[in-house]
Amino acid sequence: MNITRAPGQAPKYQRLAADLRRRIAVGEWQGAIALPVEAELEAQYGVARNTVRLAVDVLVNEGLLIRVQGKGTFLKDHHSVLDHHAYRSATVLRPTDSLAAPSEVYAEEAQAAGRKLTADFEMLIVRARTDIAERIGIRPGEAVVLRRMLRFMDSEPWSIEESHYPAGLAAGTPLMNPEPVRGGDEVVLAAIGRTEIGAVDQLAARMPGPEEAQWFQAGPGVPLMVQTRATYDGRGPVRAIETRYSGDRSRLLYGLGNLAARVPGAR
Amino acid sequence: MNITRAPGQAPKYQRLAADLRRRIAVGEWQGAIALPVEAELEAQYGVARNTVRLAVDVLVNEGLLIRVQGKGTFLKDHHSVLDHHAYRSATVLRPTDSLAAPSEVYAEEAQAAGRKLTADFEMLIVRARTDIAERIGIRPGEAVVLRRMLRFMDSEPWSIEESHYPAGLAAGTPLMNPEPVRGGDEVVLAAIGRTEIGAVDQLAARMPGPEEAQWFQAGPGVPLMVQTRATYDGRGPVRAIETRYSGDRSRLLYGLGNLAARVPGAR
DNA sequence: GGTGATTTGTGCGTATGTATT
DNA sequence: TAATACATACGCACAAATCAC
Repeated sequence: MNITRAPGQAPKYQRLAADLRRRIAVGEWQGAIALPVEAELEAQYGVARNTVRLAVDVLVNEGLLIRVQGKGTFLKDHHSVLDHHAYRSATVLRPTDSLAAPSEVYAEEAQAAGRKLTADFEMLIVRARTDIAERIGIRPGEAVVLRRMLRFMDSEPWSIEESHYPAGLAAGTPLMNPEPVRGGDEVVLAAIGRTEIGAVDQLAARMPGPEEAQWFQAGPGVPLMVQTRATYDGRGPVRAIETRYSGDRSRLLYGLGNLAARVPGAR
Repeated sequence: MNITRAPGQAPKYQRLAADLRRRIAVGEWQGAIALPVEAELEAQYGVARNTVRLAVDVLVNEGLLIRVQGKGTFLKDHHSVLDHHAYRSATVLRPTDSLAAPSEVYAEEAQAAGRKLTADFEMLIVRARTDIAERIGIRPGEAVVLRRMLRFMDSEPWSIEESHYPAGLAAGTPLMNPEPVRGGDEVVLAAIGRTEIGAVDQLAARMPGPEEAQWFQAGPGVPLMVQTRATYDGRGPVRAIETRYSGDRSRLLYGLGNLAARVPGAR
C-alpha cells in the first residue's frame, strides 16, 4: 500500500498510524508476534524511517504497542489486569460499623487470583500537601506522619499506598514506629478510640511522573489511577490515604447500596 | 564530531527533559507564559532541534506541557478540574432505598460551580460487548439497547455516558424511544418496578483511542477515566452504565459509610 | 483585509549507539 | 562475533497556524 501525498489530507504519519491501527484491529498480528521491522514498514509505505517512527509513536502513546530495543515492536498484552475491591457496602447496615478494608483483604484477593502480594514499608515525617491538609483538617505545610506501603504482586510493582496522619493524632502511638502494624493501622486507630466509620474517595487519572513511571515500570501510554481517601470517625477526620495504581494492571471496584440480589457466585 | 554519550549517562534529550522539568518545578515559567521557543532552547543547550523536540515530547506526554502550532509551548493549566459525585451513601440507611444519582444532580453540581451542563442524546441497538453482557446477565453478542448521553460543560466535551439495557427489559417501554427521558431513565425503571437499589462500580484508567481523543479534544498526555456500573434491583441485574471522563477535567467522588461527622465547619 | 514574521508541524536524509539474538 | 532492530542525534527544507503590523 502506497500512501500518496495530497493537500488537505491528514499527515502521512497519521494515516500510517491509522492503517497500522486497522491492521491490528483485524488481527493481522496476534499474540506476542513482532510487527514488521521499521525498515520493512518504510518499504511497505514508501516513507522515511522518521515517519514510520512518528506513526509507531502514536500507537505506543495510546498504549497499543510497546517497542523493545534490539527485539522489535509488539502488541501490548492486557492479560494481567486485576480487579481490586476498594469498598463494599455492608449487607447489614449499621451506622457504627467500621469501614475497614484491611490490607489482609488485598492479600486474600491476590491469593484467590493465584498470585502473591507482598509489601515494603517506609515511615516519614513530611510537610502536608495542600490537598492532604484539607482532608485531615490541618494547615498546609504542617507536619504529618506518612506511612507508605509499596506493594508488589508476584514481585512486580503493584501500588503505592500512603497514609497521612496529623502529627497530633499519631504522637505516642505505634503509628510513630517505622514498621508496619500487624493487622493494619486500623488496629492502632481502634485502640485509641478512633475507628473509621466513613470515608470520601476521590478517583483521578493522570500520567505518571518520571519517578512513578520508573517505579511502576510503566512505559509510555500507561496512565496512573489515583485514589485519595479521607476517612472519618464520629469526631471528625482521621487520616488521608492516597493510593496510586498502574492503569494497565489494576482496576478498582466499589460495591454500593444493597447488593443482596447480586448472586453470581453468592460471595 | 558527534559527542558520544558518557557511559552511565542518560541520553541528551532525557537530561534536557529533566532540566526543563526542574525549571518548571521551581516556577521559572508561571501561568500562561510561553516557554522559550525551540530555536532558543537549541541555543541554550547546544543541541539540534530534533533533540529539543524529543525532550519536549516527554513532558507533553506527561501532561505537563502543551504545544500550539504557530504560538508556542505552554504550561498546562489544571484549573478546570471538577469533582463529581458518583455516589453518596444515604445518611439514613435503608436497604430498599434507590441508588439513584439522577442526571439532574450533575447539572446542579455544575451550576454550583458556576458552569452549565448540557447533553446530546443517541439511542442505538447494538450487540453486547463481553464485559457488558456479563454485567447484565446475557450472552455476548446479544442485542442490547444503548442509550448514550454526550455531556458538555459550558459547551466543552465533558463525558460520554452509555446505558446498556437487555433487549427484553427495554421492550415496550419508553427506553426504546430515541430521546431522553425527563427525570432520567430511572423514572422508567421505577414505573416498571425495577428500581435500582445496589450497584458495583469498576474504575479504570487508560489512554483514549483516536475517536475518543478527538471527541474530548484531548491532546497527548491526557488519559481517560472509565467508570463501569452494574446496577441491581431485588431481582437481579438491571443495566450496565459505562461513563468515560477526560482525566484532566474530571475526578469522581464516592461518599462511603457513615459521614455524619464530616461537617465542613466542624474543626 | 492582506503581508510578512514567528513558531510549531511534517518529512526527508544520514550516521552512529545500544540491546538482543 | 556478526547480524538485526530499535534509540539517539545531527542536519535540512518546507508546510501550516498564529500574530503583529
